[in-house]
Amino acid sequence: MQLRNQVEWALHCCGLLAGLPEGRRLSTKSLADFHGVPKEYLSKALQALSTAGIVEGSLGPAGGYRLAKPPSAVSFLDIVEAVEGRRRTFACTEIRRNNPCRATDTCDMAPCTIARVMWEADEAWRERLRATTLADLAAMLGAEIPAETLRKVAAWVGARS
Amino acid sequence: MQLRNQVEWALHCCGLLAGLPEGRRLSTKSLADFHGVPKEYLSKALQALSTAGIVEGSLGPAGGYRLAKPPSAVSFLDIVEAVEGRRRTFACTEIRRNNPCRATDTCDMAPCTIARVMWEADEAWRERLRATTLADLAAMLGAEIPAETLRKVAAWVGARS
DNA sequence: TTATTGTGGATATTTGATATCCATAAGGAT
DNA sequence: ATCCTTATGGATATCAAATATCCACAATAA
Ligand code: SF4
Ligand code: SF4
Repeated sequence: MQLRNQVEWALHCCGLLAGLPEGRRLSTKSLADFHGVPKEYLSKALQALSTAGIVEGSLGPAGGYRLAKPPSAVSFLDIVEAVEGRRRTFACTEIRRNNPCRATDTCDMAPCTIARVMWEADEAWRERLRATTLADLAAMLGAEIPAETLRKVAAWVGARS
Repeated sequence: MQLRNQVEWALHCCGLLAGLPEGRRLSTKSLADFHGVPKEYLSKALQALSTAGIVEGSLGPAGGYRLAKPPSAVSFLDIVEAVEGRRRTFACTEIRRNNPCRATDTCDMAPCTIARVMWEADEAWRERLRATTLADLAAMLGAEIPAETLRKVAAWVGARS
């Protein structure tokens, strides 16, 4: 039960895009170089973010990606769901249908207790991810990363956007 | 990002075992028949539960599994972790190490903000699963399942344990 | 003795994650 | 106009994990 590695990449890319000066963009190649991940595969994650309306891409030289919304309007959950999908972690295959003791005519029963508990746990997970936005992330990163590093990142981004 | 189907099977089996009369056991074959799942594969899940100390098996005819603890001492989380493992859903591959702007000598940094948020979400998920035990499940099932069905299940179990 | 059961190892099969490649259209620079 | 760079999306290869089966073995009750 593990999230795709694309989720980690997508979160990092969004974190970087959130700090981008107004009007600037970063290309897939730049984002891949910065994080040391394969460009072609990262591209799939960025396309998923684009489809979900979290980032928007533009073509041509000087093209690339930028956030489609203000950082405070993009939650971790938005990003995770865009890349990972919205399926629940607990898949109910209705094995109770095979139960030899069940009445055969009770067809459309409500989801059973077991499934409900598992789905509530999923919802608790999502609720936590909904609670943190890219704006929150930027604030935390600003407090944790050495000023020296932040300066170098800004310079690097400035040169490639 | 999906839990193994063994998780669903294990939860159902534990639910059934929780209602077992004192001293009785159910074999892998019976549990597989009841739920309509492959016996050999279900066996792996039961072995995981046994290793985790949640159920205990005994050999020979009239052998089989029973709970190793009172139902109130077994949480959903215990069962899920026994079958699925304890890895976190978010695997941090430390891609920040590839960041061209990072100081090369900052080696043992704390887990970054992104990883912390993801892990807190995992913890919220686990917390919810820790909060419900097999005793809770039994109470809920008793309230939801028709008395007629409960009676038939008891008869079926009685005949095979 | 015999039939039944859990345990655990080996292994096959299927699915999904990971990764690469290429064709295409669009935009900016010259 | 031309050329280079870019995002988009389809096709496909590669690899790991989930799913499933089979068998050898020891323990145990009848
Ligand atoms: S009893 Fe619940 S968890 Fe099990 S198969 Fe039915 S709905 Fe799913
Ligand atoms: S920045 Fe955080 S999530 Fe990303 S690789 Fe480092 S520890 Fe992991």
